[in-house]
Amino acid sequence: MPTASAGAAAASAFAAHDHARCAAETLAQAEAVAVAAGLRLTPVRRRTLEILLESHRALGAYEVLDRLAAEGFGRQPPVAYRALDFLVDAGLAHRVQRLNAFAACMHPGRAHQPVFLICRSCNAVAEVPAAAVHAAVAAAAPPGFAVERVTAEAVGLCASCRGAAA
Amino acid sequence: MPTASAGAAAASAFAAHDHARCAAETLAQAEAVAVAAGLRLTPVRRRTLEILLESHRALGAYEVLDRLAAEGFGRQPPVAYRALDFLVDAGLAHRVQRLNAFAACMHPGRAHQPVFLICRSCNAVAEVPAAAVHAAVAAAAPPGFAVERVTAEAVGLCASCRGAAA
DNA sequence: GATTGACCTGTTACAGTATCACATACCATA
DNA sequence: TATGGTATGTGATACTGTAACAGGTCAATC
Repeated sequence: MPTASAGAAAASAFAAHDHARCAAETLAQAEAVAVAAGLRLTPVRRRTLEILLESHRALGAYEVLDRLAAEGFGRQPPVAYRALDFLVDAGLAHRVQRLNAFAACMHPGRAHQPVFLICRSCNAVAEVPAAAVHAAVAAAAPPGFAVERVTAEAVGLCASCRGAAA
Repeated sequence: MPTASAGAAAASAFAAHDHARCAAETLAQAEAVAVAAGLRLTPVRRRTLEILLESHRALGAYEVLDRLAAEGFGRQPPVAYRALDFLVDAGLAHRVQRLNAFAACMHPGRAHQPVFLICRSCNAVAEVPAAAVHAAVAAAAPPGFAVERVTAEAVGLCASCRGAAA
């Protein structure tokens, strides 16, 4: 039941969890995916992914670039953009359109175009499975339109921020 | 039956139609909405909406700004952004995240958070009703997450561009 | 008529996001 | 070692968006 497990993983972005382990496991999965696909997870790319994995937030390209530059990698915008684009193309990260920012993919390897849930208070971003959403979009499109990719992002308040506000 | 009529209107963005009339009617509706809401459709704002209504494409803020400047309005970015933000807030235009661009709302006055269909060939943008999509997103979110706004955008090929490619 | 206050328009300056173009370095393999 | 593909570094530049402030317009009120 992929939906249930993905849902659990998604929920964890908004729940207390052992994040060090969460990040390490996801990184290990990403490495396996890269090897299997014959892609090279070079130092810049790997470090970029690690930076994204440090939190469940989406980071701007220049936020990533600052981190990379501080660690001795290049300090020009293309350094960050190339690494981020690679990760996105490889399915190891996602771009969050609404924030013009990037987040690590929390279950790499599985083909998926997730829906993103963005908490407007703590800025955490979670992925949830989106098959039903895509089906709804396809159903809403006029007959001749061929839907190829769907971007769906929701802004709201996560459980803990709601609790804090109340 | 709002769904059916909205669907027909959406389909028209990808279909041959009397666009002058389409734009004029939408502008008239927008004016009525603005009056009803006590909002002022000033010259800059009105002209901005007209520019968006000239096509079913989404225009970048600077594209709009160039047009405004050429017609004697201010030539600084805030001029365009303020007009566009006003139109979006008033429900007379929408922002298309994926393109960092703006499109006129084709059925102003009705509360709606539409799904956008973007043709990657001709760049036309259509709105389609999205109630089912929002429901699917809400259903996919973990229990504690309160969804407030949903952005859904689909990229694909419209019927006529598919025909042209074949 | 003068004053007030809300709103609108305009400007400067700048912050953040993204790409182009080119040079160089690395690495696998023949 | 020669070669070709891939990755990285660098500078420049384009595109997108916002903050802060000055002045103008207009209606309501004094």
